[in-house]
Amino acid sequence: MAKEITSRSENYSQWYNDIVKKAGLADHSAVRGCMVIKPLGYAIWENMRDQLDKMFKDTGHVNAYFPLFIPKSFLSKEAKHVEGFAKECAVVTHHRLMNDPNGDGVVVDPSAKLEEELIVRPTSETIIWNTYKDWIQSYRDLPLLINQWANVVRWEMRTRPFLRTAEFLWQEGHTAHATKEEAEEEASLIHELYTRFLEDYAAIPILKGAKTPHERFAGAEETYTVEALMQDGKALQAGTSHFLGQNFAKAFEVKFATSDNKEEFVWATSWGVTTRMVGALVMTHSDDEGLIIPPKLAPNQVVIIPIPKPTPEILEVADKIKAELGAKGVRVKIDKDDKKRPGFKFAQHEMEGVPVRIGIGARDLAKNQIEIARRDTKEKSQIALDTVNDVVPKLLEEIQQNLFDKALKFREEHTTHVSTMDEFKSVLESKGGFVYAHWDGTTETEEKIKELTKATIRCIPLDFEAEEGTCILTGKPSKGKVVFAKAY
RNA sequence: CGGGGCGUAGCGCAGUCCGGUUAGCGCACCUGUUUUGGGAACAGGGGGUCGGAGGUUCGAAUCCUCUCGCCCCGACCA
Repeated sequence: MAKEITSRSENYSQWYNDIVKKAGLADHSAVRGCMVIKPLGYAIWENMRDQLDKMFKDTGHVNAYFPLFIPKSFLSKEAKHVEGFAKECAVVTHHRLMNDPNGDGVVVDPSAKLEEELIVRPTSETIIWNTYKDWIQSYRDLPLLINQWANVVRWEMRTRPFLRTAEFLWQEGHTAHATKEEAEEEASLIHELYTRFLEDYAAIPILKGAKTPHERFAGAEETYTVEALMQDGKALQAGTSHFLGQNFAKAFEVKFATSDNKEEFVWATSWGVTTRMVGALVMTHSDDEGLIIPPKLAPNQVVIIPIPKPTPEILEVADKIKAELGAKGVRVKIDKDDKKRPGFKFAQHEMEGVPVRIGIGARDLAKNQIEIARRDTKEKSQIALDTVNDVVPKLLEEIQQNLFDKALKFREEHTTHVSTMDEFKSVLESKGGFVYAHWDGTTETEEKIKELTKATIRCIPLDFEAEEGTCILTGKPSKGKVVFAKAY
């Protein structure tokens, strides 16, 4: 049973790697830092993508696509932006190969050097704002609410499947507005939308807040973040929404005429979530037996296993269940493999995180019943065949809710308020999690605390409560607690 | 870029210190038989330029030199 997965208590990182590998989410590829996303991992991403895409469109956004390559000169137009990304860019310098004059293989043709190097996009603000310059003339062109589904490359030094890869998939929204207020509202709207998605679909409880100036996106005036807590007590930033002010509009000279014919710079936002969410999903819900996928994002919500093997009688019942549940929108797979034995299949589907398993054998059919098992609690029961259509949808809802409740309870148990540095350190060392503490508001203190404890300020919580106190490091006055944690 | 580790069958490894039959083992794979309600058993079978290039030697997976790649821990980051 689960004989190939390292337990969480033994080695959490190894456990995560084992799940990714054994459940078939992703493989290491031949390219350093880049993974191959396998069908199960990709199917989960597709479900995330489809749901988010619907939510974006329901709030008035449309999709478009911009180039993979960004001219080098574009990147340097916004000073902070280039500073943030310069160290991790892949650069295209040539456009042709030639046969190696010294032997076999090919080499870069030196005569094919590009006049201006191209950067493989680490994010698309620059190429998009360069384009928006041509699209926006008047207040009538605003707001511009565009999203793009794409891949980006950030040349990270250390990578981990889904959590940090050199190339990753994401969506990036880039909006342009006539007023500051409207842009700020947009950034908040998306922040709320991400929270809703992560909580309602991924069953991941979210701590909402704003980043400190130090942790802000390069080129943003305000960064809103959705922070999740993993089972090892470390925080994971699951998505961000930025209010960009007029920084990019000024860098790319994007101006518009107001209704009273004045020329003004456009206000901007950008926001994104990535394949990292798949990693967050794994680390939030899964256990030592393998993956657990919340029903709403599970590629297969129910798997039917004929016991011991598919027979015409069993398949007839299975097909009927699949059709009827399918009509109710439930995704059902019948495992028709006649080479593998039931025990193997049970273990396999548990590893792959299918929320509900139905077992049907001759013994069950004789009694007009089936066996039903839920992945989250591993409870099994027998139910009458004619109740399946009612029981399964309810059970899926129950599992979805249970996963969220369990994760929320874990987060609550791992959320602590402290008032001294000693308390702060001891909480971080003993159980980790989110730690609320007073901070004097300076970047200097923030960095010093990180140096001493490895913990960073995850956010200034949105429900920030005014509370007089003193900074745990410097003793200077503070107006309220911020949230610290060790993070991925 | 610093510290550590590893490259031997699809995967996981032993063998390397101390050179010497035809390079082994487990899983996986193929064939057959018996099985089948929680990862089946037995029998037979296929699969290797031992990461690469030089060198030492009668003889190299093993020793020497160079080189390439990957993983883990740190600094950077969604």
